[in-house]
Amino acid sequence: MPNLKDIAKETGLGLGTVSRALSGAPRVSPATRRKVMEAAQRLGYQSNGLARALRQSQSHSVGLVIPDLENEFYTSGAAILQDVLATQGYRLLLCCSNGDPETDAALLMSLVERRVDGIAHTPCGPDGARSIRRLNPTLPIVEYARRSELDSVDSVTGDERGGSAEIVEHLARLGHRSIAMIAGPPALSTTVARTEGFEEACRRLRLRKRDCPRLSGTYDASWGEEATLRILREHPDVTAIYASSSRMALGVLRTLHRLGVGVPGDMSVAGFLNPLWYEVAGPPLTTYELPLKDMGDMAARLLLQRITETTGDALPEPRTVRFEGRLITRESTARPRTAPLASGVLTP
Amino acid sequence: MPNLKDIAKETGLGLGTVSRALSGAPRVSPATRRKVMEAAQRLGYQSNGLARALRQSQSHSVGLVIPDLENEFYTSGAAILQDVLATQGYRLLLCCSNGDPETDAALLMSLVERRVDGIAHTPCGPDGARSIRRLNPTLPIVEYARRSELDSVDSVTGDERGGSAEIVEHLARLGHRSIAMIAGPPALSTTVARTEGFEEACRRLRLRKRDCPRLSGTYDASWGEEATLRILREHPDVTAIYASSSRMALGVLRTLHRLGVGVPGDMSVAGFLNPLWYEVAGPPLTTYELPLKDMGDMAARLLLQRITETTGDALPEPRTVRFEGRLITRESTARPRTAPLASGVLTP
DNA sequence: ATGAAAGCGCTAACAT
DNA sequence: ATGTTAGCGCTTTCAT
Repeated sequence: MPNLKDIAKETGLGLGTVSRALSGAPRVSPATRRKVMEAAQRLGYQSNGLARALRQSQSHSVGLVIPDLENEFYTSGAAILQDVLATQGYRLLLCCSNGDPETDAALLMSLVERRVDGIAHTPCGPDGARSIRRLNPTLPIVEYARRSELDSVDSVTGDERGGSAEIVEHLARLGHRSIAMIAGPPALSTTVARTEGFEEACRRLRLRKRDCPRLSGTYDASWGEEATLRILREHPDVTAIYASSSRMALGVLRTLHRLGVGVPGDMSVAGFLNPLWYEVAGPPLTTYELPLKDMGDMAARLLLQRITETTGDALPEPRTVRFEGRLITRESTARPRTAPLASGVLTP
Repeated sequence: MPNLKDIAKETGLGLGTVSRALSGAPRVSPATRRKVMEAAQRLGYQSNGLARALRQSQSHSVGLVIPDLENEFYTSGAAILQDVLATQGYRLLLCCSNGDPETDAALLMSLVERRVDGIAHTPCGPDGARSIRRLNPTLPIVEYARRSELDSVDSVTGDERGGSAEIVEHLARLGHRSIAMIAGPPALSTTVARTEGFEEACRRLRLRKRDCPRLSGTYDASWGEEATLRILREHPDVTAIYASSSRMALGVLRTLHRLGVGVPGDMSVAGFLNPLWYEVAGPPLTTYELPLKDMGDMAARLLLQRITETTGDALPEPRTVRFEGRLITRESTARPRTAPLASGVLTP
């Protein structure tokens, strides 16, 4: 591929002049500029971003590491992040950790090696991006959706705690006294917050702890299935299930359908977040919606601010932003059943 | 951040030796290697990928441009692609075109500028990556899911045509004689193939063309809604709707629910592809599933082959791979209703 | 086995 | 307004 030198040769101009002409810098005569542009066009010149990045020591790319590429919680945010960054000329280096802290750390390291100008990160555990903070204390990092224990990073999260509480309150309002929560991995900040919200609400509403079991596992659909079976078997008086992620909600519905347990007739079900399909699920799911678009947008802005700010009079104190969501009530939650579940449900 | 020179100074060795030691090249004494490694560790050295990429003229990154970050058709493939490439040390530069050919072209150009080693691309129109093919006739490109008119690229697609036909056949087997298809934008290869499959099957099964309307629009849920209304209004005898994308299927269900049209009692509905939620939709959707994981895996392999092959004895002829899918019948399709739809459906 | 030096393509500081 | 030059950090000959 042709380079600046080729254009310089072609036009008989100097290297510097060509560079300035192409980059739109001042102090280039219009005639020269036209000549350069024309030559570049003719030769099919494409400037080499790597060389520029090396020289300017900024790559105009930012890394994004998320745990799941097929989950709207992350991809919705990623989509917006991508949009916002693109308008400023930044490209996204996307990586997927599959929820594994080791992979996560390795990916982060590879991003540093590629000299990204900033990183958006959904941590897979309490250590988050600690390893790269050690190497580079000033690289802009924003945590999205989940938080690590790092205190030197910006963060954007949803009000998971409040959302959980609203779900419980809604259920209690309908008359439920025995509500089960299916939770995710205890090492994640989202799990912790959602769990706390659940337990606080239970306490406040004077629901007995033993009537409101909490099962923690993974964020998968399969865990939703297993947990549902356990609830049915070990807590037969539960009348409502709160599945604290959309994947788990899917597993819950699947299992309940399979066993012939009617929703909401025999069992109320609430989810979390609001993927489009909740609206056409059988039945449509009650849930707590988070403004993912706004969250992604905010993450992008925080990152860009840090990247572009003159490092001199910086704003060193990390900013944490929490977004409120809203309860959406649909047909999957109703008054509790009055009779016990048919005893044959678990022995088909 | 520290660089090779710092390590050289620290250890008293030459630049070249340090480089070789770090890169694991031969001809370095074990003692020296140890000393270098140790110094690198101590200084917190992180090699600069940009400089290496510039020097070796390969960036170890590949670009991926897809039209929608919130659609499993693309993200499922992207997830696998990312996995496979990561094992070979390649990073993914992810871009989202939002289905706009201009954005698409601009993004492709920016990837070339970043000197990616290859590109996976879901084109937004017949021109695809033509603009960059002109500049660089040998850059490895694989088209995923959709195809452009370019003949100098590899491609991985699903058997859209056959899938469409299978849907129609299934519906006809149930007794439907008037089936409506909601199609996407006519400029896309997927739309063309799905439409052809539909029309061929109709012809073969001797369904009258005027009984089987085909409405083309966009791939959005909102188009699914609008098309449903039109079908109900303008083709009241239709007893089955084939929504040829999952987004559209969502719109169809939403509208049918809203109008109180029973599925499958009053109207059978079939989708395309098989996002997880189809299984828990109200009701679970009949569809044609494509092996997206395998497709993404194949795309990655084709790309890697082209990237790593010695450009000398290349395999210049482009390869196109088409994957078969399978029909999944669920509760959303049943025998056609026997009585006309309640006339009040559209005037609530 | 190690060191010295050239150069990847670009930008920016300095001359003119 | 334009030309010249010195690197950015690395790999890779080519000497030693």
